[in-house]
Amino acid sequence: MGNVRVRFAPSPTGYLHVGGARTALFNWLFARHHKGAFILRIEDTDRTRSTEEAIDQIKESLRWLGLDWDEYYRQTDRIDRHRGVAQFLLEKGVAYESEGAIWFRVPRSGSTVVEDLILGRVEFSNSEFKDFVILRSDGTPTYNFACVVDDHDMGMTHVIRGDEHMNNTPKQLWIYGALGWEPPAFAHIPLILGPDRTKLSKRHGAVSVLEYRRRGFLPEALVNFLARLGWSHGDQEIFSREELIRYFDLDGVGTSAAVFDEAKLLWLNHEWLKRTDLDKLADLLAEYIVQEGIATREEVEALGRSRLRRAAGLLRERNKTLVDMARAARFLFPRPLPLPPEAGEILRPELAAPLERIAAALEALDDFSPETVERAIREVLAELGLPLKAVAQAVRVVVTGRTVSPGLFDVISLAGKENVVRRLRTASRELQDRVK
RNA sequence: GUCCCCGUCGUCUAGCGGUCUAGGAUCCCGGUCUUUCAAGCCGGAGGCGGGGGUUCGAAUCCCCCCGGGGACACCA
Repeated sequence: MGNVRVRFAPSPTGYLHVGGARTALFNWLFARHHKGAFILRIEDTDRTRSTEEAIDQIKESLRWLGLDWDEYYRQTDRIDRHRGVAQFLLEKGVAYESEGAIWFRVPRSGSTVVEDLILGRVEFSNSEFKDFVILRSDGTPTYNFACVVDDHDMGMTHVIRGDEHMNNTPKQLWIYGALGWEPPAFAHIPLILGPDRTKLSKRHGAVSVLEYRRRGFLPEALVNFLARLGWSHGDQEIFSREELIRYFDLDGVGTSAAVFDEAKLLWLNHEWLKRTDLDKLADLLAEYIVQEGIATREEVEALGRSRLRRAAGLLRERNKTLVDMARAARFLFPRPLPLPPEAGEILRPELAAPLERIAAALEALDDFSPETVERAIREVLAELGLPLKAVAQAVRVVVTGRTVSPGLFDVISLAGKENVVRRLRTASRELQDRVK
């Protein structure tokens, strides 16, 4: 298919939500797959509801998702053209003026057939439609009209959009017909539903693309997830951007609406965390540590590149989002750790001495690698005649402030000698005091 | 209400007349490993909405019903 040209045409009345993002993604993938052009067109003809902030947010969302556009337009910049075409329709007699607005005259009888690339042949009875406004009394064009003029002028070959636009298609077809223009091919993709099976919207909770970024999702994961909502390629679940471009086409798009299941998104995010380049992940982790208020940027920098990298590598094994990773990274910083409620049970008074012995042994180490740490601790334990199990959870909770963490020796090594020894001594002292 | 679309495990889906006692993924439940929790591995539960046809044969084709969703603006 040569010279494919498609567009994403959001109205800037709010943030970009995941449904819109999926439409943008399908268009983008289609364009990239066919080596065509992906156009971003802001449909801001409703001046009372459109905002600059929304436009910025939409662009930022698309950029974050990696959906780059080849051309950019603003519908309001083309208003003279819209008026001119409306005037032409008026003169031609297919449109008429009433109460200041220009209306399109709908055929009173017959039917209109849409040959949809996904849905197949869909027939509408013309009598179902009423005349509709193409130019408002304030002189601005309405959606169905501006859309047609722009899609034609911009040379769109395919219109890939949400199912909810299906019954706008006959109206647009009539306008193409009245103007003697060749309409593009239409492809209506199924909707994304919330858990209650109604069209996904803000009342379903987090639906803004940028909200997913804030919550610590990777764009790779969201793109992968969105692509699989309504599209498939055999049994494959995990797709890189390159694979999506290679495999995506309209024949893989399904016909039934899909429920947005966050549990699966979380799984995919975890998968992508595990696949992300460690240096890149370390940078991201640093950002989220600051975002979550775990530590300041200066404190993160003081940590050093290699520790941050190591932390990212360990933390991604058992956390599904960057936010969770950041929160689990608190123990890296030389701040007092709030202990979990279970700590009271884990830190038994008789552990005071072993904790002090371990602290002393660790303090004496020059090398603080996980291997050295392990050797030192096992040595102490052997002298004490205690199994590792007897102290593991206590040490873990004291060093990390959590009952769940990466491997004990890894975590000790990563926390650094100073932090570890101080925390063990403090805990040991408190346990002793409790006995008295 | 009218028009349009849709209907395979809870969810995302494979399936495009026989290879389906319906496959994968997620979620859930066991087991294994173990310093915790994950991950990994092993195992389990869970579905073709219903009824008629067509056919030697239907999850796959047709019809009806039921169910769900979407659209019915001088919003997009």
